[in-house]
Amino acid sequence: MSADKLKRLRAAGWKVGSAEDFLQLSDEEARLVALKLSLISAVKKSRIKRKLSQTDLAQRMKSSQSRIAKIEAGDSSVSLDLIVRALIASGATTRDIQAAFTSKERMAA
Amino acid sequence: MSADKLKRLRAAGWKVGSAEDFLQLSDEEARLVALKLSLISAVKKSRIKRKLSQTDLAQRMKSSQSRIAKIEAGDSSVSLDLIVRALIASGATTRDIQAAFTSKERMAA
DNA sequence: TTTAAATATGTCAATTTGGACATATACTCA
DNA sequence: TGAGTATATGTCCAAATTGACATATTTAAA
Repeated sequence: MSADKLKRLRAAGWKVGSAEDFLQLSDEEARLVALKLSLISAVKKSRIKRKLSQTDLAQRMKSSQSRIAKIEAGDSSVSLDLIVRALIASGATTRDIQAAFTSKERMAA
Repeated sequence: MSADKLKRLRAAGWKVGSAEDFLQLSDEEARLVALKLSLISAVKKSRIKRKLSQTDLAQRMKSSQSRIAKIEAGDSSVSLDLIVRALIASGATTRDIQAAFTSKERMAA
């Protein structure tokens, strides 16, 4: 099916997408979610390791305690950017990031 | 980081008024920017390697060609989430992503 | 227990981000 | 050269994200 036709169908209100598209997207989405989860757990681990309260970390990165709580709770309103900012601000090294990513991704996959 | 790269960052809308200002950015911010740049270069590399046009990649991840162009141009309106989605959709392996997460700035665009 | 600190949850206005689109520029190749 | 394809840039508006705040719940120590 051509991109043009797809565009016209979508304009007409159809939810066009093949099963392949769906499966492909969910796999990619799953990989992104897995990555987020592993980084999230790294944030908490790093924060605790440095004996920082959520409020401490929030101040370091100019955010708020409730945001940090949401990061660690895996709230859907939290972006990957914020997670990585928190990870960096918590004192995690580049190696820490890689380590967390590697081990968790292996388990998720 | 080279003056040339700073120039490109500024042209792309990053908040880096001068080289001095940039050097005074917190270490956290600098690390996040470096990480994004690294992932961005991985996206383009992966896309080219698989012989995908920007339009192809856009369709795979249900985005638009202009978004892909902005990702690769390091536009400031592009989030880390989108960069990673593009990286995954481009067919990058877990190892590719891990490498990009870790490497500092080996491969420039 | 009581109290205080830490963490969790819900809401919301302001800001950021993203897809779509138009259009401009660049790159091939005949 | 010109046509076709790929990439870049600017804009718009809707959707997603965020800090801040109030408040609830949990945890820790006395």
